[in-house]
Parts: sequence; structure tokens; C-alpha cells
Amino acid sequence: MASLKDNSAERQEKKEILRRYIEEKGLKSTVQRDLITDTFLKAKTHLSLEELLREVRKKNPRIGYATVYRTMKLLTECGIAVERNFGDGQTRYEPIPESHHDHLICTGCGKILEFEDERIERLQYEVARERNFKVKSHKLELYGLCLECQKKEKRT
Amino acid sequence: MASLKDNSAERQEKKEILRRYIEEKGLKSTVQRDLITDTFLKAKTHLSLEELLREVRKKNPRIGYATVYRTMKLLTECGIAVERNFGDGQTRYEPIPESHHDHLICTGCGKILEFEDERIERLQYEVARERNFKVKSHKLELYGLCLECQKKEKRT
DNA sequence: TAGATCTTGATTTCGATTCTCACTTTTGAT
DNA sequence: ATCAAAAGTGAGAATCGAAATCAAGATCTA
Ligand SMILES: [Mn+2]
Ligand SMILES: [Mn+2]
Ligand SMILES: [Zn+2]
Ligand SMILES: [Zn+2]
Repeated sequence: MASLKDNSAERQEKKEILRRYIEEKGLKSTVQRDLITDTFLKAKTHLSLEELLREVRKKNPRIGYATVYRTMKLLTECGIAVERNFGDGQTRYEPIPESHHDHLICTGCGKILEFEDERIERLQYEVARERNFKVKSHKLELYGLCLECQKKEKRT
Repeated sequence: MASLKDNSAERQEKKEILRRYIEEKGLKSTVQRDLITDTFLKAKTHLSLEELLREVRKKNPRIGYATVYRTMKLLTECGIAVERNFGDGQTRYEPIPESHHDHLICTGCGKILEFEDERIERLQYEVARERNFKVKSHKLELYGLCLECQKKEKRT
């Protein structure tokens, strides 16, 4: 019974992290930040700012887009969100995952699949070590077509 | 005696590819295109447009930067250059290599090392296959510090 | 050499993101 | 509750890399 994807506990944890960060830094909590944070944590992941703003404005149409930019930067700073750039010229955000993962991106429909492969991770570090490189982060993205888009392509 | 890095033969091949492409498409060859292409093929690799333009203008200060953008797009189209994006907000270009490679990027000094690892490549395709994904391209970048920058860091 | 076609370079436009600033909200102290 | 200091907001301007526009120039072919 462990996977009904009820992430409300996780959401609470993340909001708590933000609360502490705001307190530490002498920042202020605002209705805008609360709304944006909630919307972000509940929404589908890998959201662009435009998508997030649209979602947020359903609840409060007066939110300015600068505020969404600023809030996402804040969430990234305090470590509950991660920025992603999949080469379409728009930064996307996802809630920071428990463990690292990489991405398969369908260039047909934009679908994004996540994967984790310990063997690849190990080999990356091996390659870096051989070159005296100290890896801080990495980016592995596979671009291609998902099954549905492969079928669509054949029909053409 | 196989590695004096005299790539003039390679350069000629690439220029020949461009010549054919220009002919096929009914384009015209111009002094600007020749100069930009030569400069690009001779320069250090992973050049940003700004860097390339600077180099080009040493020979001909009247070259406009739109021409450099257009020419690099052309070289990419005809398959003698590849675009790279290492997350610093500037597209970089390198002459298309004989075989695929990935990159280690030093976030300290900007140095870029290239590597090839057949094992990683294989695993990537395995991961994709398991998910019914047809990979068209991929991007693997390791960000971190080169040895020199690690030393500099310690001194701080 | 003419003339159709393509190319150029200066400039404008674009789209994503950041900045600016007058006005508002939060917060902690009275 | 009231106040003042500090931080946050939203609208619009500024920025930056890249792409589009367009009048003037170069190329190529018949
Ligand atoms: Mn993800
Ligand atoms: Mn390279
Ligand atoms: Zn798809
Ligand atoms: Zn370095």
C-alpha cells in the first residue's frame, strides 16, 4: 500500500524547509509565496514558468510574473526546487527529488521520462577521476521519440 | 608519427562538403563565408559567437555579426559544425568530430575536456530501449573543477 | 554585361529573464 | 491596535542572445 502518490507529507516537509529558510534569512512570508509554492508542489513536474504562472493565476489572477520568477529562484536557493534546461529555451522546475535522476525527452510531444542508472553514474565518476576532475553536478539527457511518437512517425 | 595535429586535410574535406552543399542548394559562395569558415576550422574549438566574431574581424573588421550567426547556422546545417550549449547562455560551436564525444566542463576556469566512453553509450541505449524510446541524440556533461581550479580552491 | 537571385550589415524585433521603483505588506516593538 | 523599518509586489523598462527585416551590394549564369 505504499504508492498512492499521496505526496502531501512530502509537500509539508518542503514547505517547512522554506519556512525555516525565510526565517533564517529575515525574509517575509507572503500570500504570493505561499500560493506559488503550493501550486508548484502540487502541479505536474518539469513546469515552465509560463505554465506555472497560468496555474497560479487560476487562484489569484493578480500575481505578477516577476513574483513567480523571484519565488522560483527562492525555492531553488532554499533547496526545494531544481532548475532544468531541456534546450527549448525555457527553464523548467521540478520539486527536488529524493534521489538523483536523469531524463529522456521526447522531441515529438515533449513528454519527459525520468530514469536512474547507478552503473552510468559510477562510470561518469570514473571518467572524471581519470582526468583529475572533481564533479559537482552533471546532466544526462536522451532526446528522441517516445513509443506513441514513433508510431505517429510511421504513419507519415 | 600520426599525431602532429595537422588538420589541414580535415579542413579541406570540410570545406569541400560546404562547397557541395552551397552548389546543391543554389547558394552563393562569398568572401565572408570563406573567411568565417576558415577561421572557425582553424580556431580553438567550442568557440562562442562572440569569440569567433572577434577572431574573424582581425582579418576583416567589416564583417557583421549577423553574418557570423547565419554562417554558423549554415555550417551546422551542412554538417561540418555542431552547436553546443554548456549552460552559460551562449551557444558554442565545434567542428563536427569523427566520433561522438561528451564533455567535462570546469566551472572554475571554463576549460572543456572531451571524453568518449563506449560503456556509457551502451548503457544509455539500454535504458532507452527498456522504455521503448528511440534515441536521436544525447547530451552528457560533467560540471566540476579541473585540477588547477581544485588547487586554487584549497588556497582559499 | 544584364539581370535574377542571393548575401550582407545595420538595425529592429523577439522572447526569456532580470531590473527598477513607487506602492503595499509583513513583522516586531510599542 | 499602532507604528516604523524592512522586505515584497507588480507594472513596465532594460537586458541579452538570437532571429528577422530591408535597402544596398555581390555573385553567377546565360
Ligand atoms: Mn525530473
Ligand atoms: Mn567537444
Ligand atoms: Zn512523444
Ligand atoms: Zn578549471
